[in-house]
Amino acid sequence: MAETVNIKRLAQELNISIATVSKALNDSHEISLKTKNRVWTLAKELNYTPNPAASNLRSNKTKTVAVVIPCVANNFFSLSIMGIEEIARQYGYHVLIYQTHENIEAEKAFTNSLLNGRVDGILTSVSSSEYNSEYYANLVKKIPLVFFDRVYENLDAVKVTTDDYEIAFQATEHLIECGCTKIAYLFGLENLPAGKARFAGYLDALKSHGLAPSDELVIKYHDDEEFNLQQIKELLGKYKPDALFSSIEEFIIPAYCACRELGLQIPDDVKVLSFSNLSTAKLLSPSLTTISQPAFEIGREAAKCLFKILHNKQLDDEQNIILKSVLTKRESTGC
Amino acid sequence: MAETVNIKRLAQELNISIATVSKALNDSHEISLKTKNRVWTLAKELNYTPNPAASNLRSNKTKTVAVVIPCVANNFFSLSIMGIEEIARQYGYHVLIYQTHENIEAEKAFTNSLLNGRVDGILTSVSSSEYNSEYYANLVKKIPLVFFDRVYENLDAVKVTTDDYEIAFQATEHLIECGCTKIAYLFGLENLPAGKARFAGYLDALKSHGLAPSDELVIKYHDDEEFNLQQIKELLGKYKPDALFSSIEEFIIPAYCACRELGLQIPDDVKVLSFSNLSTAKLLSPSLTTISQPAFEIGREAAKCLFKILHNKQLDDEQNIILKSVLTKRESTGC
DNA sequence: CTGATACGCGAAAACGTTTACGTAATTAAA
DNA sequence: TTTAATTACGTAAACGTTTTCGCGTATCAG
Repeated sequence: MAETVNIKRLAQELNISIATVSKALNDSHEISLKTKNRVWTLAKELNYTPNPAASNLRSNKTKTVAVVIPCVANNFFSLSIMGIEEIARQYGYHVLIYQTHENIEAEKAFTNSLLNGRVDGILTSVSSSEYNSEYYANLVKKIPLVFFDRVYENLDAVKVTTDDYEIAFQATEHLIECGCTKIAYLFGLENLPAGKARFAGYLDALKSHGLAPSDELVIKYHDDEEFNLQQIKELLGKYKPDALFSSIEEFIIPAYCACRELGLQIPDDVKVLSFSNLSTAKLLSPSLTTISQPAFEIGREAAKCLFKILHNKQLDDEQNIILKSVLTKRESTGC
Repeated sequence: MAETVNIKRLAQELNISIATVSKALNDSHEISLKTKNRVWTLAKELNYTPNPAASNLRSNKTKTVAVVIPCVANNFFSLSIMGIEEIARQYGYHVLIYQTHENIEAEKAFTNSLLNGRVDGILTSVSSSEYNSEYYANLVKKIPLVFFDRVYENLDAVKVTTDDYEIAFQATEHLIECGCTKIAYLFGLENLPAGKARFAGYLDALKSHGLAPSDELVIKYHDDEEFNLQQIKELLGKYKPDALFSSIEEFIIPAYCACRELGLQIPDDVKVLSFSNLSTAKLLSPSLTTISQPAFEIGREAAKCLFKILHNKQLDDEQNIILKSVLTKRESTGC
């Protein structure tokens, strides 16, 4: 118990060399089954587990990956992590978590600190505050990295995303079909491809139905609850849109609150629809029409890709994996 | 760039020994300021970062902690992780995540795999499937460990919890004051101190107001959505309680759905109240009266304790830190 | 019977740090 | 002036693995 049990100890007790023990533990073909069994049983008996630091140092493999994301306390990201963790478990990998809080400097600091062999690879969903592709262009040369959801384009790296443009288009059409002609857009992730694609889908849907987009009907997300609420109230009061298309989950609460405070009925006075992974969307008052991304699957898929890369397996075909979101129509768009 | 930059490289370029470089980097008093500055500037210039594996191996410190929890995709736990991560960042620690999915065997396997020097300490919220204190009694002797929320009692370890008994008592009284006399209890975490305390608070509140508890009004959580829904529907149909006290967030959706399917109006026909960290509680239909635990602070507090232990600092006084939950009265208890 | 081949294992180096100890030069105390 | 203490640095061992290389023995084909 007090004695630390390492490979040397096993070797002594079995009267064989530490090289043989090491090889036996790694199931090397150089070792006879008889010897392997002796080693395995003693290892189990003494509860031996290899020292990760020593192993990492020698082999340059850590069996660890890092997940760098804006925030854990977010339905999308916590589901993604869950997916990542599930796959990591299957592959016997460990998972480190880093939160950037949308701060690109923190993001760089974290990823830089991971380049010295702390992890074998990185899974990341980048922060929305800035779009600095130079940094990542260099980074992807130095370490296996997979982007998910919030990605940098045109880089030599795998990206797992969703059909943002198409689903936003489809959702906008849904609002139009419900009779809306003045659809406001609550703009999030404006610096990122995902945010731009969602907005483009919205705009194109408007155009294809002969509706003119208007800057007045677009407001942008700020990291300030009160500010967002006021923005939406002003939007609703001043320009009287008949629908709110929220491109990120963070707008849901202020949107609902704004309507309540102004005495606007959802969906009669204004219809509401949002990108969201909220499990209680159907319990809201009224229940909320959502575009939900397959967060769990995104995490799984991203992790699978990373492990394929780490094991030098051929990636099936493309570097761009695109999963489908689903539009769930509920009372808030009422039709 | 191709050349890996390590301590040896720095030593060569500066024409000093690697020992001197190492000491300089660690700001040892043995090294002159002049030499330190030479080392520091070159280190920065070459973007040197120490190899963690080598450092861990030699020093037996990993600057890493593990968080072992049932599930990431849960409002309480994701907030806790956020708190933990924040403190870990301040102390320069890394955070590993492990999900047990309420499986005690997985839990043991994970924690065992952490005993070989992979981490300096563990933060855990144990699984509810079983209460096996022998295992943890041994574990806490082997590695610094802090429990949060879901704890093992009577062990020599720090525990960060909330005032489960008191807040459950208070919440039950609230229902009674709203005129309820037949309060059903949706029982979760029954094997754990937290679950037992909540239930005890409920029972004692009933008794102190002259209400008789009834087994018929208590149902237990199962890991099966449909089953829970049916259970609640049966409870509502058969025994006509005038309130549902849900001791865990997972009962909210089935409780609301059951009421809707049976045509029962909340709060007129039945009042509902739940432990929950749901951010959208106020947007539900009707808005939900909640007991919310300070999840973020719990994470912060637990992490702080662990780091104090790791730095051999005296823990202020007690091993039991108890934070206050808050009862937020909303429409679902309507009074 | 000889040479080649495979098998099973051990010796030792290597991974990049940290640290106990030694040493020379300088400074302070006696 | 001698001795002790301090300063600034170097040597080398150690942490626990993995892996290359080599060696002896057994097996087998010719």
